[in-house]
Amino acid sequence: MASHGVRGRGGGRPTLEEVAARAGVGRGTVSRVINGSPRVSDATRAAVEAAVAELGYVPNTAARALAANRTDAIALVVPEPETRFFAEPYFSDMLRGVGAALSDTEMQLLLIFAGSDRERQRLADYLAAHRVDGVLLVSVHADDPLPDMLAQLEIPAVISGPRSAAETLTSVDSDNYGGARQAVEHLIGRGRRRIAHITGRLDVYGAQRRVDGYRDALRDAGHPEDELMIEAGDFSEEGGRGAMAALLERRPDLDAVFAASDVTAAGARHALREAGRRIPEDVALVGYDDSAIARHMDPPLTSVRQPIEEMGRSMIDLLLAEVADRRPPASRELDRRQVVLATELVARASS
Amino acid sequence: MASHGVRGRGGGRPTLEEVAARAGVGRGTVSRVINGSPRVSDATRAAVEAAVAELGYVPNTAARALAANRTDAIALVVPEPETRFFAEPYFSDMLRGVGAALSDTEMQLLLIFAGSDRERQRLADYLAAHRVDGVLLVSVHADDPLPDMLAQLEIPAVISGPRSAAETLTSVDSDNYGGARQAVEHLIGRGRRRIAHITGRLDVYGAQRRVDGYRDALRDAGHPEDELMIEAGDFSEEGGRGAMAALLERRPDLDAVFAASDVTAAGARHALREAGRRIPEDVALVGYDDSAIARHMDPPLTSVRQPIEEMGRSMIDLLLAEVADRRPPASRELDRRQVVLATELVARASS
DNA sequence: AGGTACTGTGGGAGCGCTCCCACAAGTGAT
DNA sequence: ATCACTTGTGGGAGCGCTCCCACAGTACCT
Repeated sequence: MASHGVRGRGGGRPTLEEVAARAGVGRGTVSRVINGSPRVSDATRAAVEAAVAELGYVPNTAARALAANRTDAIALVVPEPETRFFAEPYFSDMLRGVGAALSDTEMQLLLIFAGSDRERQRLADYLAAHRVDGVLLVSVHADDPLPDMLAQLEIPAVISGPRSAAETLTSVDSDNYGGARQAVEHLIGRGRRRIAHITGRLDVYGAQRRVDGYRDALRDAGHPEDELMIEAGDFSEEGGRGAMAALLERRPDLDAVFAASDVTAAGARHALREAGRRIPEDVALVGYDDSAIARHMDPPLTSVRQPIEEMGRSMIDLLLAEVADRRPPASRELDRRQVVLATELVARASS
Repeated sequence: MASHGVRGRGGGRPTLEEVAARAGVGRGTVSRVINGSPRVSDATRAAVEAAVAELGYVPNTAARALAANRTDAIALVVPEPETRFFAEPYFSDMLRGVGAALSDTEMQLLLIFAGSDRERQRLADYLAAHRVDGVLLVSVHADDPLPDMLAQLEIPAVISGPRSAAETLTSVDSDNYGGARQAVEHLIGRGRRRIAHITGRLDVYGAQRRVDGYRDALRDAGHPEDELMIEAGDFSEEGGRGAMAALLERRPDLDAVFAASDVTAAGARHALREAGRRIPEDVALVGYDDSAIARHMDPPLTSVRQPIEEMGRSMIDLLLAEVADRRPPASRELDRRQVVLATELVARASS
């Protein structure tokens, strides 16, 4: 019998109070049960659970958030202005991992775009209002002020792809260095001798690490150093095409190329075709990401697979841990965590 | 200065009350100002706005949600269990449109996965708790109970890709029928006479519409009907391959194929290659979606582009309108809206 | 017997808003 | 001058929770 002050509420969903009345206990006890407190007798717990089931009670998140000063939500912030990153399988794979990890919890996932200035401002207000318990950061550039803002607001955050070796935030990354080594060692194993590298955007730490891996793999195999075999790309197809053309000009005798991304490799492939080089007979080609493009390229592209879904999972695990044990930031810095996950080479016909 | 009852709150963010004190007005007045009520004098409004700026006040969403019984959040529900859909550019493009449309509002976007049974259950609880003001539904199958659940809970919802011609929810879709016609008419224009079609999953309404478009385009061009030229696929690469093989067996003289998706076309391409048919010399190939795969295929694939980003935008616009004017469901049914956006053929070397 | 320590429980206070009623002050018709 | 509105404003009540204090009951020491 909906009684006093019914404000057109959607059919009067049951409240904690009603559950308490039904179970013949106090409000506090119901709260303890639904929050899994151990300080409740078994009999009482059973009675409350029965009442919850009978009434179809679902806690009101807003009330809980207001009273407990937490939100049970985390945000995934996508700072990319040009949403290039966004269209890559990278994004959806990570989302899948994040979603899977989250489905074990009560946490909700908010998607926040911070490309434009206005979106940035909105994000800043949003974070200032502490409307999420934690933040997942992907694809952040070295000069982005976001991580510092987060640190200042003391909002737990995990970043995918550390900005540098000195990353202060908890981070999850794939082994860019090792992945590059795998690619180059694979090419060496295939008998290639003059292996070039088209880099990614070098303001991205992971791209730098791939260059390091490329260099070290060659050095360890006793190959002479040759800076002319390295050309800067920017992860784009056009960049790959241009870089490949430059490399062919400088080192027409090259017999293999390791590209910092599959899209870059696709660009390189065009340039190679135009120059009349066959893949893999004349020039072997290896990409990075193992995206759909790699599988559908002609010939199919050998590529380095990152365990992206697993990275998403890891990020959630780390973030939830930080949210849970909310320590003073001082101590937090001591055991900051940098997780690095192994990559895997997927060999195909291009090499 | 922090006085009574400070519960370790994060540095005491200012409240409505504090803004009111600072501006020398009452709480109600501040509330009116921040909610844009017209019933405030200009002088008072200015004073309140100044106080808001000085204090850096940001409203507490939880309190607002609790008091006003709304959440200022909408959910994007992804019901796909196998997240195939998810890896398609389709998803990220739509997300981009949704994000763009949303950035003009105060609404937040929640991403909810409803693949597994557990996720389903969580979603049901979530919706029952009215934790979002509206729901965006993508990639919903004909037998999914979700739309009905939404209707019963009276939660505004917009669906992308109506489940049938009799869709009861507000929907946004691209013109599958027209897109298929464009593809077939393009092939006819190129002088092709024996045009086959590999369908998508026929339990998806859009796939049916593409078949209709294919049929009508041929009929209108005076081509004889030939059911043997149609083979069922399932949007997958493997399905495309198998369907192509079957078609070649039945109609070895076919000279063109319209595939219901780019991925399907990629599968068809493999089968054609294996059969020794050249593309486009022997058989012209047209796909659907204009995904990255189409651009990177060899030869590049002619494909039908859907205005997906625009669809995302439209969905948000429609949903927010429904959220805003919360009418009784009865009247809502009368002017339910079905928006259909035009497609565009992107001609490439495969046809 | 008295103390101390727990365990389980009830319920007051309060989280920061919105809603709405009350009311002061101004405006115009009667 | 009286009444009836309108406009702008203040502040009480209440949204549904969590937190925490108080307290009854039981158990185990001295």
